[in-house]
Amino acid sequence: MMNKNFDPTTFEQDLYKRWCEKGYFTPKPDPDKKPFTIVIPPPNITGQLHMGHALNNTLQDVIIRYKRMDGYAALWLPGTDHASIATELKIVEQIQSEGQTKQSIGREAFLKRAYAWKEKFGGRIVEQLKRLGSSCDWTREAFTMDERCNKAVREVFVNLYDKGLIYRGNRMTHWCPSCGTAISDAEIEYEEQASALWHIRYPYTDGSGYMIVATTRPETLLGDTAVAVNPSDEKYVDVVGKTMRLPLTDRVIPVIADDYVELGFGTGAVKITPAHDPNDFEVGKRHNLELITVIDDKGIMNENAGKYCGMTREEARKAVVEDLKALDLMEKIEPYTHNVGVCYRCHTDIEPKACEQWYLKMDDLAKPAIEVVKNGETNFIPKRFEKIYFNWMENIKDWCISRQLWWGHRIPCWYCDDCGKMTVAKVDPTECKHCGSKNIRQEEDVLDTWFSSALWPFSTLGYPDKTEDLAYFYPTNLLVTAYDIIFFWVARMIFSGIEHMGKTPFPEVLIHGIVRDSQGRKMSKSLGNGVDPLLLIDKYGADALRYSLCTGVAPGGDIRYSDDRMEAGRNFMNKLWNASRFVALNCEGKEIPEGLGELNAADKWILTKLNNVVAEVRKNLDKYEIGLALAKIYDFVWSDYCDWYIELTKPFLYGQDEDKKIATLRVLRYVLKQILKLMHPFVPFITEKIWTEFDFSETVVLERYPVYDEATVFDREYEEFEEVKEIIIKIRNVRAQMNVPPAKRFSLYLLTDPTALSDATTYIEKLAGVSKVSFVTDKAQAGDKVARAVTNKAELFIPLGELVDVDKERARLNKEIGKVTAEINRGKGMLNNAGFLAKAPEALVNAEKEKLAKNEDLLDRLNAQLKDLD
RNA sequence: GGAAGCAUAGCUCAGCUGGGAGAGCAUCUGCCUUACAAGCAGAGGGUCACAGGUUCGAGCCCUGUUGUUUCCACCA
Repeated sequence: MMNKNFDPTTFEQDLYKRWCEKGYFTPKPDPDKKPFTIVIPPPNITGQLHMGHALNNTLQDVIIRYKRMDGYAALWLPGTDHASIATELKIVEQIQSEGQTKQSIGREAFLKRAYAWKEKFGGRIVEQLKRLGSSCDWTREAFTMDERCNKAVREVFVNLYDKGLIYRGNRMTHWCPSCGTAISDAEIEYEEQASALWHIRYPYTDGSGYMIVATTRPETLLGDTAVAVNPSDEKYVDVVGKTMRLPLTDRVIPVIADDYVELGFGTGAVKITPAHDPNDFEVGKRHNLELITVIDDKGIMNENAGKYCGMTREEARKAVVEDLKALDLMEKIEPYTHNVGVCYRCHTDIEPKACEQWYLKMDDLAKPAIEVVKNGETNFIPKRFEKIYFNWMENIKDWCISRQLWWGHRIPCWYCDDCGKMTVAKVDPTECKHCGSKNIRQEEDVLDTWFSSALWPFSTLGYPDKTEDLAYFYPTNLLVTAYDIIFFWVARMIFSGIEHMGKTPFPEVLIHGIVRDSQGRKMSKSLGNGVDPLLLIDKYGADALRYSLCTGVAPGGDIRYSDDRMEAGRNFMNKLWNASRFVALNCEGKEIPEGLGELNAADKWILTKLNNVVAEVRKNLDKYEIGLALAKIYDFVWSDYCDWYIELTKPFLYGQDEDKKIATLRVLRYVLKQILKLMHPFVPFITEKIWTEFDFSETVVLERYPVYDEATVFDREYEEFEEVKEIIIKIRNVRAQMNVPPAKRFSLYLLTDPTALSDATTYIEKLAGVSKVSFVTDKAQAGDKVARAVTNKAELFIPLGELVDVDKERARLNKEIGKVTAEINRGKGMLNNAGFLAKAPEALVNAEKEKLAKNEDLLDRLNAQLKDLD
């Protein structure tokens, strides 16, 4: 027997364990079934489940559970990402707390610790995904640095290298002084910072005064090797070619002319620091300027910075400014706000740096990746994200894939100390392939984390081996992700899939938004406004959390967290729990045959409604309109099944007729069963719990998702019953308005055709508190002192004696008359419009005509009743 | 500088291919009715940002305006 109180904490975890033990989530390649595959966006091993994960995984789970129930070999392939930078930082921190450094313990010991860390903490997020109910196939769980993925990375790297798509190059890269590594274009974020524009005087060597140069980075002055002006700038036409003394140093630098300098901005003169600015680097190349590095890899001024050596960038800036002021070389300081590039991991200011890095050539990879989206082989949902994708792909630059870190895939390249050439190989070489020397050493750098994630849709399925899984499950069917990693991940998976598998990795990409706090702000650690989904699961249950994340969510849209949503979810679960308990209590001790028996009016009504909901929910789910689907289910379960149908069954359940009782229970139970199946993808725990309480079958997880069933659609009875509902609502309305005490029962006279309302009297008596329903053929039979109401097919008279308030009656009737009149006017307006009659679809015109006739009839009767009051 | 989204009830948001404005929460009234007070019944509340246009018909399509959020680029 079901517990009286709904308490999700008592059963969720046990159910999940059982699902896994039974292998429900582990599909086999099956030629008789169609595959449906989703690969999880692998969370970082350093990660803890946050609301973003919860949303992302809930959506995936809804879809994969639906597909599984719909007969697909549904595979949701889970795994984790080694998260190169994030993990390395954690390990470094740990080592430092023990008074050691990365270098002091060495690479091997470091990696040992990193693996140990992964073993210890990497499973945390996996356990958290399980708490959420994610129906992943854990037997196939992958890790971006497991044997399979390593092999794939190696294969791909070497293939790309052999094709000439991977190369080593010396150029400007983005350097994060805090992380101590190069990062890619995608890993930079821009932050608006309030700073200043310093106007500095650079004296000419010939003593003819000075030139004013504006900069946002005075500390890089120490690395200046020229000052540039626009060649057509009349202001400076005479000074090009002159030299100047670089302040604070002994160096002499030239004034050069270059188109890069924009006319009219600042002073028209730009200091050129080729070693510390990407644009200056290009200018320097054009003019053969020397590269003078003054800031080292840690962001500290080096020996080239003279007396500033040893200072941080920030300290040097202050000192340089003070010294310039002291020398009277500071013309002015303007407040200036501008965007500064920062590291997306640690938010440290990026230091542009010229150095050797590995790059992936993007031109040839981007083209087909653009093509598959253009021609519809891969579709973004919603479509507008394709524009963002194109914009990025069309302007893409070569991808810097090397990182100066230890935790990651070490680049499979060996340098020969004898001939100086490189050997790149799938199997670790023992000698240089060019000269045969044994004097080789492996590249120190590792690959960008995203290099391995880019291979995720096929590396996890066995690539490069030709496995059964790879043949059956690739390409995958759907990718579900937030819009913030379209560039990092989705784009790179697409070109990788095409390049290495010859096929786009997925035909559909479902993009969702991010979870914001109740005020609409992004949840972040620094704001401290994050909500811990695990605490919510403890408090409200995983199903309530899932409900709150699915409800009202449109593709691509953000959602805002609020406790109200959680409560709404919890309340809905409670409602389902109690409705099920109602059915269970009434079924107790009775033999109830499977399927349906004889059906009465209410039964036919709820079954018809159920079918309509089933059809619509399927339609929505097929389009991944999860929020819409859930809203329809919610409405059906709460309003139709609980508020109406359960109430309608009570007269029979509490009556004396055993046959009717059993027939009713069969419908109650049948519809409940369909509801559990319908809801299961959204709220798997509670539905499975109830399912097994009823012992419907071993599990609801593998049940067939409900289908529209013509045999249980009864359109005529449905319409009839809607009329009965209307009568009941009208009576309740009268009751409330006349302040009739709830316990007070009264008789009702109905002027209508009784044959059109089967079983109506029973329902009306029970649901509207009516003692006796009498059908009359003339309103005079109802007597005086009656409250009255009108429906489409009936007129209602309720003898309430002294309770009848004629003024209120009149007001209510007038209000209805107002509404109906407005409707009539609207209908007439349309039907008197020649354009409408000529151009609107015929069905619509006829429907409007019917409505008008109905409303005019209604109006007549309302007016007649109003007249009776006088 | 370029692009996109959003603007609907007091609040948070739905509204699918144009055809009678919806939900949840909040508010008001009455109810512990033997599944559920995490509930039941009833009620109030909207010029669908503004201005034009297309159409027989616009919350929905087009143009512009305002406000707002986000993405991309980044010139010292």
